[in-house]
Amino acid sequence: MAQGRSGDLIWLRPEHAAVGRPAQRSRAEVTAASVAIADRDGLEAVSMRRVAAELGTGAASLYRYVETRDELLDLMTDSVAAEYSLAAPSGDWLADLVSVGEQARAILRRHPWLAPLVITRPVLGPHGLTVLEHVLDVLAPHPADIAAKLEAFATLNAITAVFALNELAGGSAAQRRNAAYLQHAVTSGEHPRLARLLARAPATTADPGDRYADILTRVMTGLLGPPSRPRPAMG
Amino acid sequence: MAQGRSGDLIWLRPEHAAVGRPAQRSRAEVTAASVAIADRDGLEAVSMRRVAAELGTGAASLYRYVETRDELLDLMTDSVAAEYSLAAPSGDWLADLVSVGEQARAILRRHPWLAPLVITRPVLGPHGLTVLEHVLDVLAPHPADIAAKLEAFATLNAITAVFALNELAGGSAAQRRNAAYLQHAVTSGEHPRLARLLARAPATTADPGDRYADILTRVMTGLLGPPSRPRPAMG
DNA sequence: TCTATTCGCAAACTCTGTTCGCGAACTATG
DNA sequence: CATAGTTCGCGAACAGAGTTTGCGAATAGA
Repeated sequence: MAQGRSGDLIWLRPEHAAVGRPAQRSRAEVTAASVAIADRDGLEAVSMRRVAAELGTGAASLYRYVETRDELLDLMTDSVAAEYSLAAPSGDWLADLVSVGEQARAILRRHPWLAPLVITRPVLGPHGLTVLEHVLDVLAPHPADIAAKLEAFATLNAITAVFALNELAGGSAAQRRNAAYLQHAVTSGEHPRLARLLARAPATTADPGDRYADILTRVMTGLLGPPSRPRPAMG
Repeated sequence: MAQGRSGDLIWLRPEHAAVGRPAQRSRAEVTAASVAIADRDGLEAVSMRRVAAELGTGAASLYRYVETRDELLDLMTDSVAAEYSLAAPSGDWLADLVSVGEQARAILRRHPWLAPLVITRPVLGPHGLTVLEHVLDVLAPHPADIAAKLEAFATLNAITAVFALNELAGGSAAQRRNAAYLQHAVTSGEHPRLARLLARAPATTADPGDRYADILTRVMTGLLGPPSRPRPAMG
């Protein structure tokens, strides 16, 4: 009963006991196997039995490394946050923030299961902490108070995740259903106003890659003010 | 086998067959029961058996009204979109957009299960279509092209949902864990830089209610330009 | 009344996360 | 080297999930 937990935080909990039979696998190994399965077959394929099979063990064995499946998902989320490559602040905080955003977008594209996870269950692990530290470092010279900076970071993450979600859902069954219903509404003649509002459909859709940086730049500027002439926090 | 589907869209699929034994319940009734359960006990409590029990029927009966559980979730999502009260555009599109956002936030607070749903599986049903039409109506005088307006609407929804998610998760176990880990990182002395960046913690945290309108206003302004002097879509 | 069709739903199937219990394996001690 | 103490691996089992099947019951139209 006296399992070695430190306040129920897996990040502080010792991986293996110092005595007794040593474990055959590491927490990182279990995490990597889970990420591999999720990358290949999606998040719902990450079942305890499947992860165990990937490792060549029994399902119940995983509970020696993790208290619950949700905890395993937390490990997965934080592990891919190690894929950031964070350079020293350049002095242009807006450009540095956009760089963070674009790296986040790249990671989210690399791991299609990530976006729903980071939105619905935000996790702060060791690697996530490194990113947070970097962002605060980048914003250090900015006069806004800490709360505003944290809000800006949260907004950056939210916009990026939703943007990636829409990109990844491109052509999915759900998205095609929505488009089909919109098409029906416009075509059927029951929504003449909507049809008029959507009349001049753009012939050329802009490249999503460029749209993202533009949107993020505008939003961050709106939140923190133009980079050259920062505004005070209170009006 | 010849079930009356119209392109797999539940919004166009006839609720009941014209012949044969009539159904005892309506699709709206099933949806309302599901929403009631979710409001009371959360989304994971919305199981087919539980919804059936709430209606006093058997679990398998629900499949006469819905093809799958996900479809039931779509019905739930669209049904609460009926709670908007959309007035005619006032002429101030920014104010009208903020009004839509605050109503969305109110709905999200009223139904704590909604936020994860609308983010991870965006659904366009009849009521959602009404909201979309309203937003396009509000933005009709704005010179931006349609794609930019749709992006602005998507961003509005994303920010609002994430904001509501954070509000609703206030004091949750997961959030307390994150705070505890951050506390540990700052206290333990292993992250002196992070500790310094977080040094001057604000003594007074602003009211989230006011923060939301402020953030949304800034973001929408950043995306669509200041309301009095709109900017062209391309630079 | 008879036929065609749909509805309601108990039962079963597969899959899920999780717990229990015990033999096996290892460390530390005497 | 033996023995005690502890942990690990994991087969088996449990509760609950979504969904399918099959059939008796109910209704509309002829």
